[in-house]
Amino acid sequence: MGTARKEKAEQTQAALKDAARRQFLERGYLNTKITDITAAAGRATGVFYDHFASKEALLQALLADMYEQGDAAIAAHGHGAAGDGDGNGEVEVDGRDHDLTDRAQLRAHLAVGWQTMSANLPVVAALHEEAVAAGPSSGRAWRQLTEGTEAFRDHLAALSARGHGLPGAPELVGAAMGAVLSALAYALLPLPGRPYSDDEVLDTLTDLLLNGIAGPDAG
Amino acid sequence: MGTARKEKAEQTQAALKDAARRQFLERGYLNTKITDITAAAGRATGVFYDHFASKEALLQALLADMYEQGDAAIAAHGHGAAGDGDGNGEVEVDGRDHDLTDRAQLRAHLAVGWQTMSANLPVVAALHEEAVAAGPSSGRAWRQLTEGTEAFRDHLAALSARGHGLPGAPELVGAAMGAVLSALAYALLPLPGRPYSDDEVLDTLTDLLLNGIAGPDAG
DNA sequence: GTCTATACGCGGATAGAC
DNA sequence: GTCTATCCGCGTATAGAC
Repeated sequence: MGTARKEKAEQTQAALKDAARRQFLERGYLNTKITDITAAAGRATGVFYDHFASKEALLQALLADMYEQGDAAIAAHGHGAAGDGDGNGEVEVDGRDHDLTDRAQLRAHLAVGWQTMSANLPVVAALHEEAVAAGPSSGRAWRQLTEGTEAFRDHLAALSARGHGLPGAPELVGAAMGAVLSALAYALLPLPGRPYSDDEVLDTLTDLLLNGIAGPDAG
Repeated sequence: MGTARKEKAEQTQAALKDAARRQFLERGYLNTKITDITAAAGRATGVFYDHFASKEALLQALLADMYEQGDAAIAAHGHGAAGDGDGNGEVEVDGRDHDLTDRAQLRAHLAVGWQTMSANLPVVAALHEEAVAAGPSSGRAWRQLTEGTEAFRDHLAALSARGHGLPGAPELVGAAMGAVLSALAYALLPLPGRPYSDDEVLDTLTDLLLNGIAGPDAG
């Protein structure tokens, strides 16, 4: 049991992180001032800098926390990291692993991404705001899209290698899939009275991405 | 011909708007300071306020310009406004108007949206930044998504009314379609060395949204 | 109509007491 | 370790000369 000083410091740091998450969600990351965080944590302004060098550094710390608990949750299971657009838990249904043309597996993949974002909405949303604030020409939007969808891309590439025709380049299709997922998450999850349930969204996305608007009997 | 004073004022205003568009694209809307705009326009700082009340007001003016030239371009043609996610020109191919299950028509709809965004990237991107800066809980992301995809939603609803099965609620599916379109536009269009051509992106999106990753012979 | 000069407020960041 | 008090830089917005 670490005594007094260190313990209290960790307590304060946790309070700051917690307050930050709340503020990021309510006011938005960009609009949140250092003083908003310290005030919400019930501490004085100056304390912030005893724990974090800047608001960006704090966000990185929150991101690290998210990975840590994400990795812990995955641990013994499948592959992949708990990234933005994907990050998978256990997803094996029948013979072929990670076959995205199998409805159950596709849905499972989407669900993991959705749940990750749902559980870490303040951090995910903050990262999104940060990327947008970097401006269009920074290229961060595209980078974020491609980095967050490695799993999709890999599975699609495998599919393609197996001879399955895709709508386009695996990277591009994967980015498109990640884009819908994260755009809808960012738009819907924070809403007060949610118009669509998680299941409804996931079912819709699964069917749309699997068979398109034409539906299963297109050929 | 308006004499001297008025003419010069319009010239200055145009210079400010033009400089703003350039700056918004390069630095991003949020990062652009009033002084960046006036400097890029080769004018003094103070002039800005003789023409616009604020940066937000300027953006609204740019948006109005966009609509104006958009409406002019459409004019005698089809329906719809030149909004974010859609806004259509002429799209009739065979019997059924606006049948999104027809590949050519779907592609045409997507193309109009893509081209609108391409042609007005600084404004569209700025609006996006503004919406994101409003924070997650503002609900602006969802509003923007639904408002920008009225055309999609209506066409999907019509399809549904005709007895065609959809992946989900027309509003939700339409939002998803608009989301991919604008997310990819925002991510790809500003890139210096574009990895994918317009046609490549449009073909991929068309096939993905029409038949999904399973492809046409799914049944 | 446009310029230069300046005042104002806000938020980030630090110093030093407790 | 945490607090109070304060400084400083930046960007907005205005006032008044030209």
